[in-house]
Amino acid sequence: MFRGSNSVTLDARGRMALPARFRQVVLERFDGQVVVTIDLHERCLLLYPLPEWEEIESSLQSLANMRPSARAIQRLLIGHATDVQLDGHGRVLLPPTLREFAALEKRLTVFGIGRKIEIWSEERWREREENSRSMASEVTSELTESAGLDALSI
Amino acid sequence: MFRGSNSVTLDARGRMALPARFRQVVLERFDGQVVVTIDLHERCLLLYPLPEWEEIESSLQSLANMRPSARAIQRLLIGHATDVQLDGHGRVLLPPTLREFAALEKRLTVFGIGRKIEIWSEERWREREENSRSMASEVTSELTESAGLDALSI
DNA sequence: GCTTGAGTAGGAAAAAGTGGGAAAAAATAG
DNA sequence: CTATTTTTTCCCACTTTTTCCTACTCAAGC
Repeated sequence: MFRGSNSVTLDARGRMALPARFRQVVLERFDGQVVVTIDLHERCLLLYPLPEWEEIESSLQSLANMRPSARAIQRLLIGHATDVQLDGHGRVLLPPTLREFAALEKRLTVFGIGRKIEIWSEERWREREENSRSMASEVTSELTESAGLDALSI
Repeated sequence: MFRGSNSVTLDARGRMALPARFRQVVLERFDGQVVVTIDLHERCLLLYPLPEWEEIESSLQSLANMRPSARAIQRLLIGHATDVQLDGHGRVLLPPTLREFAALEKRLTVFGIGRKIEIWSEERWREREENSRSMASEVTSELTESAGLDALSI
């Protein structure tokens, strides 16, 4: 559904233009309704079309409610998930709490990754990129043997 | 029902503005009637629409009354549950005991999480955030296998 | 070159959030 | 049981944020 990366700017009011090819999908198939939340492992934001998010949310809701760990994950994911409607120019207004969480400044990097879109502070992404690469390297060696990634010719 | 986070201020009189999108739900669907109580595991407050709370309360009541642990839970949750009515500006007045319990000061962080709203001291949340993240990570590894959260692409 | 669409910026109005005066109600003291 | 103080409630006023709209810049394509 989504793929590719873009560099965009966050304006003074906290608005971010969704890159056109993402925007088109979001408007046509999802009526411009998306949900933005935080990522569990990285300091970046995740943007989902509303129906996609609702699937995730309902599976999170069904976790055993007494377990502190289940509540922690709900607090993080559902507790940060904000409904956003694209404005007339296909932009999303990112709420202050989320901007702070991901340390977003003027320059952002946006990745389309399947059903979700990742939103990074450009600076933070630069810092983490090398880390992502080395993590990826570790895993490919495992995968090449077991899951046959070679057959996928990555 | 509720989702997303907000940063709000607790004023000198102990009032807190319920973020607009929560307020709207509470006013339209529940006539502005909510119940605030404490959380069992964290030093934060929980806010429920009255009917939601009543369900919880009655299921707490029906716990085996002889077990000391059941009575402890009843004492904590029901014993701290306070009825609150939104004022004309959509604010709730948080009772002193509850403010003290959660160490609430001027800056608060509010999370909408399904049927409840969590109210944190901003400072305390910052301290606990990392902990929540690591707890969440424990769970994701389980979930990835069993419930197929991976397939949901969180 | 002009037109088109994407991305960016910002004015103006509306809505949300905040603070505090003053009356009413409740708690406490004498 | 009344007097005093504190807390709560009901307002109004102010500030900030969000929304709606207009418009500029830049690059690509005809």
